[in-house]
Amino acid sequence: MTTDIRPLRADAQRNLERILASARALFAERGPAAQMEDIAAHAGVGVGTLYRRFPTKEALVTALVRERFQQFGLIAAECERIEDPYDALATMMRRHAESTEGDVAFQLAMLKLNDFHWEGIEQDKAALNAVVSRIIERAQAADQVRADLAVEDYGMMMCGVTATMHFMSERHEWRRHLDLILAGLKPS
Amino acid sequence: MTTDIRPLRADAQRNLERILASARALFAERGPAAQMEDIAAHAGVGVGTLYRRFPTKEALVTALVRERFQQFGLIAAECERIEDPYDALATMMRRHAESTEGDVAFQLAMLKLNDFHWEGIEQDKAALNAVVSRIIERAQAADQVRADLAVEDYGMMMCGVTATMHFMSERHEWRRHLDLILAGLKPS
DNA sequence: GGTCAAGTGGAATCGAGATTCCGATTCAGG
DNA sequence: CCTGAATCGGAATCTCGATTCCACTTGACC
Repeated sequence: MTTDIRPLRADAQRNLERILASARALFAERGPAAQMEDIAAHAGVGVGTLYRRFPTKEALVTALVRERFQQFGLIAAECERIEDPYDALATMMRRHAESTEGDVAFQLAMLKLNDFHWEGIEQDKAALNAVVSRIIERAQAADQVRADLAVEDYGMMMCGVTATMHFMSERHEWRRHLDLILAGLKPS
Repeated sequence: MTTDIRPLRADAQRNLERILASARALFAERGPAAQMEDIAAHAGVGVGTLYRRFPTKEALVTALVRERFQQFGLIAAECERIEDPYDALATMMRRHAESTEGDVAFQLAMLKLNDFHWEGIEQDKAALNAVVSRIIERAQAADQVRADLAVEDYGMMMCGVTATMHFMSERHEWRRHLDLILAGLKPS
C-alpha cells in the first residue's frame, strides 16, 4: 500500500540522511520556525529534493518528533529497572527532561503534543503511559509518593518543566522546577 | 513630545473603545494569531481605522498585555493584606492564574514575557516583584514555606501553571498543578 | 452653513515562506 | 555503453496576513 518496497537509489539514500541530520540540527536550534530552504541548504541539496522525501514541512517535523518521542519509551523502560521506587520515578522525569533539553522544536512539540498525528501515535502514547503507570504505582505501594498521584499528572508535570525549559531565560532553571515538583510528590 | 494633548474627536474615541473591546475579545479567544482584519470587522470599522490608533499589531497586543499585567500588581497588593502568611502566597498564585485563565493571548504573553517591551515595563515588573518578595518572606518567617524559596521561583512556578492552562486540553487541570506545587513549598 | 484637519474604509501592496514545476542529471540494470 | 526511471536544483508560483495609501466623510469651531 504505502510502501515502495524498492530501496532508495544510493545517492538518494545519502541525501535523505543528510536532510534528516540537517533538519534535526536546525529544528533543534531554531525551533519549528526553521525554514525549509535553510534546511535544504544546510544539507547541500535543493528544496525540491527535500520535498521529494517529505510532502510537507509538517511531515518532516512529525517524523523527527516521533523519532524522539519513541525514545521516551526507551528511557521509561530503562528507568523501570531502577530498584528504588522513588528514584525510578524521579530519574525518569529527569531523564525525559534532559532528552528534551537540547531541542527547541521538540520542547514545543511536547507542549502541543495533541497537535501531532502519526501512524500509531496512540499506541506510542499508550505504551509510554503503561510504563509510567507502573512506575508511579510502585512508588505509591512503597508509600513514597502521594496516593492520589495519577498517570495524567505525569504529562502535566512534564508540561510545566518543559515550559520552564522552553520559555525561561536561565538555562537549567528547569532542574529547580523539577525539584520543587518532586518535593510536592512526597506523601502528605 | 510624544503626546497629542488634544483629545480624540468624539467618533474617534468611540471607535477606539470598540477596537479595544474587540481586540480584547478576539485575542483572548484565538490568541495572538487573531487577525487585524477580523478585529476591525468585529469592531465594525475598517483596518485603516485600526492602524490609525495602533501603528502595528504588536503595539496593539502590547497595549492589552500591559493593561492586564498591571492588574497583576493590584492582585498582589490585595493579597498582601491577607493575614495568614501561607494563604497570602497561595491565594496570590491562584488569583494570578485565574486572571489569566480566560485569555489565550495573555497566557502566551506571560510565558514569553521577555519578548514584551513597553514604556516602564521594568518598573512594572519591579513593583510586582517587590510585593511578591514580601509575601514570600513573610511566609518564610512564619516557617510555612521552605527557606530557600526565592522570588525568581515565582515566575518559574507560574510559568508551569500557565503552560498547563495553555497547552493541556482539560480545562481547570491547572488547579491540580498549582496544588502540587503548593504542596512542594511546605518546609521540608 | 462653511471650512478643514481629523478620521474613515477597504482595495491594493508587500514580504515571508511553503510548495510546485520541469528541464537537466545521475544511478541501476542489461 | 545505453536507456529510462528516479533524482536533482532552484527559479517561479501561491498563499496568507500585515501594512500602506488615498479619495471620501465627518465632527468641531467659527
